[in-house]
Amino acid sequence: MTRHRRHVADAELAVLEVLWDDSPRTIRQIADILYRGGGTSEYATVQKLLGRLEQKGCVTRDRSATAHQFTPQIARDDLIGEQLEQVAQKLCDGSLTPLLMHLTNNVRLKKRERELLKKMIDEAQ
Amino acid sequence: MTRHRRHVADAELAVLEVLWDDSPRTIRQIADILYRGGGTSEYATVQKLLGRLEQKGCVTRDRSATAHQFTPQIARDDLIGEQLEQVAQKLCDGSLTPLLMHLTNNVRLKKRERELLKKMIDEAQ
DNA sequence: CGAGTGTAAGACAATGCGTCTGAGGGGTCA
DNA sequence: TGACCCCTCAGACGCATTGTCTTACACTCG
Repeated sequence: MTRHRRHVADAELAVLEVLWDDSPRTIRQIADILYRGGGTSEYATVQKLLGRLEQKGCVTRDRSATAHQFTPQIARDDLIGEQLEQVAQKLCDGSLTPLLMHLTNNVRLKKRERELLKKMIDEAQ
Repeated sequence: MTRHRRHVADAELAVLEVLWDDSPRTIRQIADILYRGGGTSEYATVQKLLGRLEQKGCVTRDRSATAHQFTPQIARDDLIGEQLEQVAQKLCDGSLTPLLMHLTNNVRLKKRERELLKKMIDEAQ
């Protein structure tokens, strides 16, 4: 698989967010959303970002129409997973368990969330 | 206070690991561990890394002796927390709960760990 | 003195990121 | 046909970060 050595930068993430909201979309549509009334240069910026995202396997490009259509290839949750994986790799010898422990110790939960969480723990085998 | 906009780079982290293992330590001691038989340039590298870590508030420097003594100012768990915070900021609108949910869904736990986890959830108010 | 060991400051190349420019293809319409 | 517009593609650019290394200088101890 495409492994986790892909860093999605901030501007790239902004593009992904737009695609998560609705897709497929063209460069112009995305540029109009990210830079309201964007001109040529902003358009080119989005184009470059999409190119980099495509290289990383984060979006796919449909070239059949004149204006290419872009679709996200990973979900926000995938990205969360990769980031957590990287943190674990860097700080916990690759194990995710310490992260889990840290969070349960430090996140304030409502009673309802706590119950849900315990249920999830039991159900995940 | 010392903010969470500090990125601890890989080589810096390696220095921190040495200090976590035992401290205080001098530049030479650290250089000897990280680059076995390191010469002048490796020494200077460690020195630069320690300087940057000091600026970020990750280590403190005791200047009383000729060779400065360095002590870590943050623990591994602090760093884990900051990284998780950053992931949450970037991908979950700042909330850590989605990370917690993701991990409980995706980490395989032994039965003993599962019980421990549920206990921790109950005890953290 | 001179060798050894420190600190301090900054040069350096490589990389990543965000932006922007310019060249070209190919439609449409007076 | 030619002016215009929208598109793609390739690459330059400035800036910040990272890891490494060089140089200059101070102190100490034989």
